[in-house]
Amino acid sequence: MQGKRKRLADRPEIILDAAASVLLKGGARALTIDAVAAEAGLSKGGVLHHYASKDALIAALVARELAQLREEIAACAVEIPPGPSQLPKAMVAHVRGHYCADDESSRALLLASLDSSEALKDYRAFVADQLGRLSRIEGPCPGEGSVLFFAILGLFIGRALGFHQLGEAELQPMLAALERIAARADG
Amino acid sequence: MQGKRKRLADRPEIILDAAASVLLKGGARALTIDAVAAEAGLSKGGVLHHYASKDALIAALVARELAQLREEIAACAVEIPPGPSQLPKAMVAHVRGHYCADDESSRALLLASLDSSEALKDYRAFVADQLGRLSRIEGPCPGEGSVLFFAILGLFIGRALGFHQLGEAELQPMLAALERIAARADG
DNA sequence: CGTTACATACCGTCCAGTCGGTTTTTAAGA
DNA sequence: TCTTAAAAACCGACTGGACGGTATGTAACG
Repeated sequence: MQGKRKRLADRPEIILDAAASVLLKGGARALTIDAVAAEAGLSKGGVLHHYASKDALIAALVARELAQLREEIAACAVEIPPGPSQLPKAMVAHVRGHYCADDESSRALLLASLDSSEALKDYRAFVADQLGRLSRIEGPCPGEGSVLFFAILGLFIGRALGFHQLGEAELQPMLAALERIAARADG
Repeated sequence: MQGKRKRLADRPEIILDAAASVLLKGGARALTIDAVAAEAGLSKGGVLHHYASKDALIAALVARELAQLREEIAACAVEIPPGPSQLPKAMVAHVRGHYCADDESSRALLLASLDSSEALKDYRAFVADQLGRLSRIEGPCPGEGSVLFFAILGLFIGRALGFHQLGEAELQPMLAALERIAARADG
């Protein structure tokens, strides 16, 4: 007895999905409350009933996508033995598993954060944290942790901004190279 | 006899400088024609007299910054012996020489292109070209050309978006690692 | 009957682009 | 050198649309 038909899914989630969809279709400029409302199948007032402002909507979207990203990376990490190379290997594994598949999430995450200084803070904190962990690695090849991090950052951000779009064939050699780098972290 | 005193500099260049300045101070959202006009010391009508639309202004700014970037990289390349490693080495040298100094240009370039689909095309073409050259390198370590490219892309774009800000001390080991990668291109 | 979940109409602001007019520069003629 | 007319550069008020947010109404549910 999950209700009549309004309980099919909670609106807040539907609205976030709609916002992500609008972002993916039209970029950051297209993200208006009206557009989100239309995509979600309700009115502007309806959207603003759940999210008090556009900024709040963006912040919620960024928070959701960021949480998902953290979970994905953590899930990759548990399959790798602990050690200095665990995090870099997990990040490469995450790219391998999600770059071609989850096009949407990562793009929406970045595009959303571009329009809200508040949401950007969360994203920035996440990026700084990851960079800090990787750059601290002091294996036989110092600096390669940072190289790995920025290569992945460039891969995702560049695509999100429409600079490039790698296919499997072009991605494969690069991932292999990143894996060699990650393996070196153990010394 | 280089003219009276209005020929000190042509307005179009002054306007582009003003636009870049506005972008660096307030981000993409602050880039309005009025703001550019105020920064350049003239009125909105004056700006629109030289650039027919905001999009044209952005396109001109991106074109200028992109041309400068190409020149800088080319200048780095002439000091390096020809061969497979010439371009990767030149790009790393460019980062070494300009990352800390030319903060402004690269940031303005990116921020500007985000607000104009037309200007984004030029930027995209440049990125695709560079990536194509580097990924084609088939040394003993395939894929490392792409790694180098994306690491530099992430370094610049990430900073332009405010995700990080590396100092000399953090940059140095990474550059050394990139140089090792570049050297490997010769086989 | 109160609360939640919307819809509709509306307001204020911001901003790109227009337009008619004014000033400055340039160039040519006397 | 002075005059003058055309051209280029520039100003500032205005317009129209887009968009964030508010206010008010209303239908369903418990």
